Amino acid sequence: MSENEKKFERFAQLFKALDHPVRIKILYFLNNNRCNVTNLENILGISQSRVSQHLRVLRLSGIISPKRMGKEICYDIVDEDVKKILSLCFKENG
Amino acid sequence: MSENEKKFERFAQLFKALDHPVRIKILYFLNNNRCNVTNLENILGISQSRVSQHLRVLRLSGIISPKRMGKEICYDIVDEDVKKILSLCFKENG
DNA sequence: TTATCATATTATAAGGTGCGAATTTAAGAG
DNA sequence: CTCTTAAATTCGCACCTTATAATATGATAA
Repeated sequence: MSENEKKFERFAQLFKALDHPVRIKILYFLNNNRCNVTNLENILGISQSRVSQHLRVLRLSGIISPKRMGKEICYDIVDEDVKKILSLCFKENG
Repeated sequence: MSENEKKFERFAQLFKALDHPVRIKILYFLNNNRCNVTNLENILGISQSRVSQHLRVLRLSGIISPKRMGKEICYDIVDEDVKKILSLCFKENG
């Protein structure tokens, strides 16, 4: 049962990171488009600070991971559970 | 795109309801066991007030639905998306 | 080196959330 | 009706999150 307890904690943490529409939107765009912060800032129409703060939440939860490409920093989704959950959410029939 | 915006909002709301370990635990037991409040109180080892407050969050999000059975009130998971997400979470290999 | 672009962090204020304790509602039993 | 049990709600407090503005870091270019 303690194995399950860990699962409950882990998924609660994941869902906490997913509980904001901007963060879901960010993950949607990270799935389909290019991925640096300025891009997201323009696409989402929100301040750079907000984008960075939301990326930070996703990063600290282990959902995304940064890669520096010259001046820019690009983000990838690296958590497999989240990938599965997102593909569920963004399916056409839903 | 506005169709997507609605999805982002909706799933953010769902994930907010799922962002607490006690609520995930509740859903785990609603999947497998009997389902009234006193049962949950004993299984979880937390106060009746806390159980009711968490059930309220899940109910207001449309994830669970109450049915009165005599004195007791039993809860069912009624949201199909959440059912799918949970089956992902509680899968053995995970 | 300095200047600049890209990103991260910090500070603050407003609002939200979780919890325990106490109270209230609602349904059955007697 | 009253009593009891099941469940929901309210209140007060501590804590956490969010949005914004300001500041700091870090890499590149000149």
